[in-house]
Amino acid sequence: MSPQDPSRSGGTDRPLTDLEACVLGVVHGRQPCTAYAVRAEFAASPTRRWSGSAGAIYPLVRRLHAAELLSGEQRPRGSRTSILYRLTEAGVVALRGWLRADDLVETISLPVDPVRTRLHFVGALPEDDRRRWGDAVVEGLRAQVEALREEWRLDAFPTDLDRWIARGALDLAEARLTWFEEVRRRLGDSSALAGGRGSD
Amino acid sequence: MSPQDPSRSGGTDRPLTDLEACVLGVVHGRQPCTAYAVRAEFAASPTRRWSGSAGAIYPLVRRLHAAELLSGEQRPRGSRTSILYRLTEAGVVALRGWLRADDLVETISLPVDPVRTRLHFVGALPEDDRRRWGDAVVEGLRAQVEALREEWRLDAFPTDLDRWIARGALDLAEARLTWFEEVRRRLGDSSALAGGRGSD
DNA sequence: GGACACATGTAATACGTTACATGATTTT
DNA sequence: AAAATCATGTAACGTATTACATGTGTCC
Repeated sequence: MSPQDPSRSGGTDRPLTDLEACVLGVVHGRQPCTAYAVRAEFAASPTRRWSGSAGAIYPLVRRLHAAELLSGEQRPRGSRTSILYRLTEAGVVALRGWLRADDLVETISLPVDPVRTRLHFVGALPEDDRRRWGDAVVEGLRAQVEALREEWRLDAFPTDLDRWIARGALDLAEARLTWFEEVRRRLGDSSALAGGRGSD
Repeated sequence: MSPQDPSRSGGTDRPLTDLEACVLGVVHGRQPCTAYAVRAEFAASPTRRWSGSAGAIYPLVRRLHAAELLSGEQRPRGSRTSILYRLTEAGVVALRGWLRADDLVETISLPVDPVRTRLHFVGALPEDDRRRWGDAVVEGLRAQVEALREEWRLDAFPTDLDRWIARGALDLAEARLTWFEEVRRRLGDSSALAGGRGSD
């Protein structure tokens, strides 16, 4: 049964994709809300996983609506109509199913770190480029940590949950910075980089 | 000019995608090597970013070959032929260009953490499910850290670079575990979760 | 010589991105 | 009323995934 099959009605189907689940989650958090609001929230997200592009969100929301995981309330808006979405019971069930997946492998999986990925291949750079790259990355990571610390200091979080999430981001960023500062110190030694294998 | 346009010959084109760059990087590290070897390395990677599926790698390698970023040496193998690839000069240039990208935004960007993503929406779970989920995640993260620590302890890394990369993965995993243990302690309080907004 | 892993692909499918198009509302 | 911004979409495109098909070498 294809994902956009409108005959799907229950929560007994294939599990949600991450994007579907996140859309359901966002709607759940701000219902009633429009597809545009979901889009805006994705666009505002600091991570670059999804762009929240129109071509992804509008069709996806329509699909979730057709699958009756979302209910829509028409709201006239000139010649066009806006739709205010809410989660249906099936939508809540589906979202919960995604959250407490029996298989946690994907949830637990080690986050992909673009710095670590690139580090695998840094042996392909000449020594001075390597050092320059390391300096630039350290600088970028420091700025990132600084920004997250400032956000933390201001403590303008609507809920405790938001604060915990921000804390997690900050802790991760700090750990990465500390680690990479150590690595950078050694980026000059060619001896260690001969192989250049691995792909993350 | 489309990515598989065989007329592309230099390194002056659009920047490489991450997958393209990683393929070049792997070939660079083990050249000469076959598409299958690249595939195997992706499949062996602990992260789940790419599956290294045949349908992705074989066409991609052919594209890189057509673009003359890879050179191929035919090797008869029964009725089929195997191709041993190497990086061309243009391939090295392209790989280096990807590594020391002028725009580090993507490199620096905060790693996507599936745990953090799910935490955004955990308010949609009833309280006891929430606690159960938290316990399961902590258990999973502990096992992950344990495995990485063991790998670290054995210290069976071909190069220093491999060791640093493993250290980075371990540090990240430990930071995530420490953070989430703290979070889990509070997953019982409903007060904090009322909003349930955010999308990572 | 059958089973099994190694190795090389192709076809169908799904979906996220970019780029474009257009309507509605607010600002100046 | 022109410009900018908010809002709702569509079309073309590329490409990663799954599932399948098939050849090749090795091990018992």
